[in-house]
Amino acid sequence: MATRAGSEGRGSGVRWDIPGMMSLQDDGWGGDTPAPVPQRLLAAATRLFAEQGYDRTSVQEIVEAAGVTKGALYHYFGSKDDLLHEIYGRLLRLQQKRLDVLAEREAPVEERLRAAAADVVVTTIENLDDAMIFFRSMHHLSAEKQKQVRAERRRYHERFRALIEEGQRTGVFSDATPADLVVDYHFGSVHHLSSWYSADGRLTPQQVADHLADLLLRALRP
Amino acid sequence: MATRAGSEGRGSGVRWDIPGMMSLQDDGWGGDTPAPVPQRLLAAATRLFAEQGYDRTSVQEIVEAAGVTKGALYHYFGSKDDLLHEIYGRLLRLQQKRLDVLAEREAPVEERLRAAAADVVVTTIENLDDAMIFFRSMHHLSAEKQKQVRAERRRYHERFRALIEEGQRTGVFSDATPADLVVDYHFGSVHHLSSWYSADGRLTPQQVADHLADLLLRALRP
DNA sequence: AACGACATACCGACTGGTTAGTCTGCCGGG
DNA sequence: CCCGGCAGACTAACCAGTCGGTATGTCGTT
Repeated sequence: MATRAGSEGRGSGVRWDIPGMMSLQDDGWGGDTPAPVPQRLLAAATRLFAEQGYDRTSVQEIVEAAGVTKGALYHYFGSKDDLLHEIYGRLLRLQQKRLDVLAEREAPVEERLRAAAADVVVTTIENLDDAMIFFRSMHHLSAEKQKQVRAERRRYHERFRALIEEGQRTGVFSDATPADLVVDYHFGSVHHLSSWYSADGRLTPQQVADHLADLLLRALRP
Repeated sequence: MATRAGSEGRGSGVRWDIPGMMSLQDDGWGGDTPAPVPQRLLAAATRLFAEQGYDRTSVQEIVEAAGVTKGALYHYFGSKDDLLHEIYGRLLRLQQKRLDVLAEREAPVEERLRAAAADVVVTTIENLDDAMIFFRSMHHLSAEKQKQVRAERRRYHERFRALIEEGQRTGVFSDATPADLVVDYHFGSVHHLSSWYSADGRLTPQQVADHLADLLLRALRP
């Protein structure tokens, strides 16, 4: 008798493919052709989840905002849960890819860390809705999907931590603080961005990013 | 019709008084006398909100966990909303009071800031459930109560920021980064604690607090 | 070129279940 | 005897997901 649902078992439930990775902001459909239905649904869900939260947003609201009906939503997504999961996935894939590129550059470790620390701030601010949903609504995911997201997130943190440890080994950074704690310190402030950053503020995303990266690097001075 | 409710209008809706400010952890009822109903309700709500989130916790679950019925809950609280608001209030009042004491001590500003930065970490970890609810569920509050909470939070941040600005004026701290950004940086990591700190970890709350305070102070070195 | 067979994309009424909050009334102590 | 403190049935919503149905498109065959 109703073990608190949990969508179906098999597969991710998403029945469509992304042609190529795009920027989240525009879905690659800046022209006059209306965006395809799956993207419209994701965009509507993202906005509504960020505004009202996951639980307080009904599927009906989402499909109305996207200009379709429930039939369309459940044609492309297995459940409301899947929408959330896909929103996470987009942001995670984007940030992971960017970090991979930055971490492998030919440059002193302090430059690579500074670039990575600033980049995650900029991409977070540029996708503030996704970030807000991420840290506010992750616990609404089914246990299984939560595990998956956490695993991806861990990979990301580990990559970041490796940079710090490299600097600590080579003596460029102080090793007074364990590297994983430094990572959590930085990402804490990143996740928190959606609570205080507002576009109207006097600082551009890049300026905020530079400041936060600077704080991190200064904290790590030997 | 139905402007999305919003509890009643008048008053805070809470119909009971706290005898004296206690520690949140035990409600001052460690003995064998059962705790009074309002406290039992708050304790049950705190645990359940932290475990399952606000929206996914029914008032039926709360009253069952507290060993009473809905009649009791709505006798003491105006709405489910009020429970959340009261949980915030407890933590905010506690931290504000501690900060006030620390900030007014006779000591160099770097010592006062270090003590304040570490203290908020310790009290956050010691009330991790409340903290998690705070940063995860604040947006579930009615607009009016949200404004009130934000105002109290702002007061707290301003007091903290004043310490940083004092140090920057007197040249003890670097002023490379605007003080309010430094505050958000630090409190970002504090709010984030509930996402990663687990009691089983190898670091005690005090050790974590010392590390995080150290990172802040190191970042502020001139 | 016309046709049938099958698939994709979507519609929208409906179901079974859940929920916050109300209300009437009981009960025991002052 | 009266009132605070509480019980618990009840109401009026609301909502995720289902399902049968329709329109449009494609492809192989004749």
